[in-house]
Amino acid sequence: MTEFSLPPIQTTARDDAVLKALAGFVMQEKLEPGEKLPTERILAERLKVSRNTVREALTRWEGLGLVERRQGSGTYLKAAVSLDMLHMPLTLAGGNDFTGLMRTLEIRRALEAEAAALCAVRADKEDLAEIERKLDIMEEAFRTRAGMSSEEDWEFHQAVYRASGNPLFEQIISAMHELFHRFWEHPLGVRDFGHASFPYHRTIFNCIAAHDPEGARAEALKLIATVENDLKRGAANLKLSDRK
Amino acid sequence: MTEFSLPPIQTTARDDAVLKALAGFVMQEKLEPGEKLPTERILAERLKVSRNTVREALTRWEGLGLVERRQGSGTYLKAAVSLDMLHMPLTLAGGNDFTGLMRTLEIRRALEAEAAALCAVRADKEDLAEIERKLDIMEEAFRTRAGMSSEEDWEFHQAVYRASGNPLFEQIISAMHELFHRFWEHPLGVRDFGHASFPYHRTIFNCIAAHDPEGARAEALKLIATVENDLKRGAANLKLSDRK
DNA sequence: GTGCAGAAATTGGTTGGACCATTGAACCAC
DNA sequence: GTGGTTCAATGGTCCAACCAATTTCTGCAC
Repeated sequence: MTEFSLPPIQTTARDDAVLKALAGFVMQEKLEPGEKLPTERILAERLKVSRNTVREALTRWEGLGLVERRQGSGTYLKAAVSLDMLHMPLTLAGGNDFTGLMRTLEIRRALEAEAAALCAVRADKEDLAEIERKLDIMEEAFRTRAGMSSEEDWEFHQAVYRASGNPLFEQIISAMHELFHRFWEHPLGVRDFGHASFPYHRTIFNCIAAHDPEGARAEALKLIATVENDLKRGAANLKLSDRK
Repeated sequence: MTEFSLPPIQTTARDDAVLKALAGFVMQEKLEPGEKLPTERILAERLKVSRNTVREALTRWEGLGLVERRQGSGTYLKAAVSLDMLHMPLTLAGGNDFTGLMRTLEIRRALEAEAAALCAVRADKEDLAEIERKLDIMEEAFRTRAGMSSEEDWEFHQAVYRASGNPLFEQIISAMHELFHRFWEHPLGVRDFGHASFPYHRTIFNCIAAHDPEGARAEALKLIATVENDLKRGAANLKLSDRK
């Protein structure tokens, strides 16, 4: 039985209409992240809708992280918007505990491995140079400070995601990274957190440079495995529990 | 330099306060998806805030897919909510074209492979029985209707995600599935779309049942590869472009 | 002219009240 | 029962005002 495609007719969808118009405006004016949008009052007047409706629409965008509102100042674009964008809001239940952290790490393992493999296939000379540059910086920081630096480490991984040719990898992992920023910054009491992952950065790069996708995938899996072990040690130390 | 955890005092954060209170209410009343929430007017009265504030808060939740509002009827819970949930809204720019579809498929390949591997490690007898049941249904549908059925196929994969022990897999892939529902339903003019992927469902299951994570990962990669090929054929057929 | 404190304008946040549009249940005629 | 009508409940929209944070302007002291 084939299912007919009969979307219900919408007589009232002013919020969406406002957002659509606003997205068109942003594209027309070529507004970029950081720039200021028209004030709510002006939007309401121009679009011939109530300021309330404008606010509901902007609340939607704010929830999606597309826009930031500063009282007394204005509303500012926070990400690139276009008419044909699709939204995929995810909610992690009980994401504050150790279990939630391990779960996001499993997602990261999946994406990290695939991104590394794709990168090995697609990275051109320029991409490789950029990745190696980040790798050198990271290794230098490791030597001088005698330990992993989450900042430089993160830069290296981002370079890999970018060279994968698929911006979704960076988007998804960045979102998770932001969510658990406090965890990555405070290594759970494990003194040499991330130490074991250090050598795999170089091996991953070598596989990418050699255009060996399966090798890159394997090395990425090993790297995440070391992080997982560190986390488990940290959890054992702190007796991190579900309670707040 | 350690960063102190001093959240700025919020004289004005009524939306969040409303949502926090509402989340507490939902947990206290043990409301489940599908059930009805108090009306906006009642919430406004009980929480001592304006109905507009309640509406802005609910608009947030609606944007996150946690709640559904039906005019004239009421507001209904759409997903489980808790006090400690974290939100990760993703926006895919230009997701309507062929490129966007291929990109989400690369994400799916990453997650599918990892979920199958985890499933091979963690699935217990009950999980295995459930997966095999879905597999039998799918194979039966394949025989009787002489072709892949997206519905039964999807059920099989969902069973795998669930048995992976990490609900994030199902969440992320389901969100993508919903976004591209129209694409999966209309196989781009490829007559036997998905046909090539059929045998790999059984091989994936065999690896999972044998608790062979790397085998399951490899078979899952092969399955997605067939889907990718079908999509490429479809794109060649339809000359799908960026234009609407 | 410079620097700075205070006033004024701007802008998002909130309120209360009103009315519209849709839904669903109760009711009624047939 | 069937099919329409009425009516209360509920979300959607609008308006006008005020509050709170921020930015900008103004004018005075130096």
